[in-house]
Amino acid sequence: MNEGVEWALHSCLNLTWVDDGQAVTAAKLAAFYELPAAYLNKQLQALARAGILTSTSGPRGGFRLARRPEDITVMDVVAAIEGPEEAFRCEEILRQGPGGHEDVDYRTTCVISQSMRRAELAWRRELSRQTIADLKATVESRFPYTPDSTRSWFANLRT
Amino acid sequence: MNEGVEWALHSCLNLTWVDDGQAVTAAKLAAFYELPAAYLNKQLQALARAGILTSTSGPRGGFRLARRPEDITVMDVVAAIEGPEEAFRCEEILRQGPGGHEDVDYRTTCVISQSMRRAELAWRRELSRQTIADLKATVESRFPYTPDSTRSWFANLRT
DNA sequence: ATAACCTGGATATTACACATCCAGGATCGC
DNA sequence: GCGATCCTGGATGTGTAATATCCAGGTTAT
Repeated sequence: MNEGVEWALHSCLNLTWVDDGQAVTAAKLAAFYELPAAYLNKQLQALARAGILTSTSGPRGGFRLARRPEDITVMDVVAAIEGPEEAFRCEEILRQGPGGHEDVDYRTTCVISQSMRRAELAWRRELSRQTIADLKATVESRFPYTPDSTRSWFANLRT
Repeated sequence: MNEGVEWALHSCLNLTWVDDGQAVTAAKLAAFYELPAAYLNKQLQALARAGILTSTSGPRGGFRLARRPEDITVMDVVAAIEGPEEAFRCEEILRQGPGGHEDVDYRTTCVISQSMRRAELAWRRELSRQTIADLKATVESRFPYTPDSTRSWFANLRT
């Protein structure tokens, strides 16, 4: 699994704590965790293309959440970074076996493929259950100071 | 996810259909799907180390299931091939952030890490539910001829 | 004794994740 | 208008892990 998933989720969470309507540049989001700015920017672009963030060009530009945290699931973020492919990709080796047919789609026919897909669906379902708002609420209940300290960190940052 | 998982599961299933007590060589198991024999052999060794297969040296040697198909879960096979690592490995970027502590284990503390782990547990639980015997039964009910044709394919194979 | 077969380490080869860079375009403030 | 800021997207480099092969050594059946 892509490391960018971790970066993206943390960045989304941080964006919930900055002043509303305030855009944050990729450079600042990267500085928060000392991440490579150019590469994090790529991930943020992916989030923007997926409709999770909106981006603004020019001075005072940057990224902000495109929707309310309640309407962004963890699965949305993971899918935006990881792409549409499944973790288990069936290579349809049954086609090479005896009795294999050229024109059969073994990704749907093969019992093993189905079994792996079922597990992956359980994974997706679990990730879809949690929203950014849920994560935010959990963090805030455990670490009440986080919203203030995060907001002020971004406010006081000198690049 | 490792392609070897697919090979290993299909090979385990095939082993349920050969005559009991009959060992099958890595070369034969590979020939069934036209897989690279030397590489499949590596995966079979991993299954043997995990106690899923037993291996026998010498003429008439090869691999066979170490336990009854009912006692081998799909998760067992996946874990043997993939290793113990989780798909999402938390890099603990919180440590690099403001207020990060050297001595905190963020893999257990971080809310995002917990969320990803919860999803992965759902995935594992689903894979643990299915056994090789379940897969075998499903295949046999949908394709009744598979046991016979598989057994005879291995019996008639000339290397 | 010999041939069949697994074992485990060494060694390519290849694909992809990770990372950087740059030219181009949008936007703001002056 | 102009320059500074910042996103966009493509090209490119780098490093590591998955893929794949090979071989020397050990075990066992005939």
